[in-house]
Amino acid sequence: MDLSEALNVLKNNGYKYTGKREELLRILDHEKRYLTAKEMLEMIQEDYPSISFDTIYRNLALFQELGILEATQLDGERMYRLSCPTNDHHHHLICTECGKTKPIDMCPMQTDMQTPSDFTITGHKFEIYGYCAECADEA
Amino acid sequence: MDLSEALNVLKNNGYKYTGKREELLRILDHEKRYLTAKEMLEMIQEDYPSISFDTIYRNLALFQELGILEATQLDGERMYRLSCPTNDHHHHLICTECGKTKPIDMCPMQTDMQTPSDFTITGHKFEIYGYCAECADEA
DNA sequence: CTCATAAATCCAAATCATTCTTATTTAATA
DNA sequence: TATTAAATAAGAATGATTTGGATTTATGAG
Repeated sequence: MDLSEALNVLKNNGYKYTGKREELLRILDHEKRYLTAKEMLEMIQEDYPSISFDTIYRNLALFQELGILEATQLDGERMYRLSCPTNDHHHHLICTECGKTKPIDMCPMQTDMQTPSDFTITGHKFEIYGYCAECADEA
Repeated sequence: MDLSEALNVLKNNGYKYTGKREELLRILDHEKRYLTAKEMLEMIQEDYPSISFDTIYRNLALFQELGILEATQLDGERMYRLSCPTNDHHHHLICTECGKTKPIDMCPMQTDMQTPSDFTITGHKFEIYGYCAECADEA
């Protein structure tokens, strides 16, 4: 997913175009890594100094609903990134320092793992954490 | 891990015995499922109406340090359960309704998955979510 | 182009989980 | 029994996120 695709999704679903939305998506498109709401706020404030937190949160929730974003929770904080180019189900290695990701092809649910029959599965989470090359260098 | 083992760990590491600590451990031992700090507070308050949140959190942090507890984060909330009988590395199916768990033998890290060499791995998370038999019935 | 309207935004207060500070109490033990 | 470090209470502080009410704005009709 890239900026123009994301903007199209908005338009096709009847949502309004606003400079702030575009800027938020532009940032996500440019960074291509997991960001916190706060990081995004600070970036957007360069162009829109008066933007409020709740605009960020409202839009992030909307984008998530529309499948524009992937979200996760790192250490209690929600983080968001633009959906990966492939919309297929996948997992990530995540740099806990900068939020950068690498896709993992393997999904543990596709292995021949036996799961109890008396348990209704609704979802799963598989993430690998660590440091990307750049962040490892700094440490 | 059970109540008396947990109390031993405390004693062996030179921590004091208090009724609140025992009660907290007793609850964890009795429930054998993931609980939030709030749930535990409410349960303990039956015996110790004046207990404060901070006692819960402080002790949970201590217990975690001592390996008495396993913790996870569900939907932004930290949850804790007494360590499973086997201390071996394992994962869980978790009932998102009541916190009940079932161990998963398989660990995705042990598969022949290729991970990028330029990424220093420090940890991983694999959890399967859903409803246990009892909670599925109620829905 | 102008207007009406619903959607988007702002602002500030509320909420919720968690942590911190300080004073007080208590378990362990000499 | 007295000493002392550890544990607790109480409540304020923090930080992320949400909500409510008032205001602004994008959009589409006329």
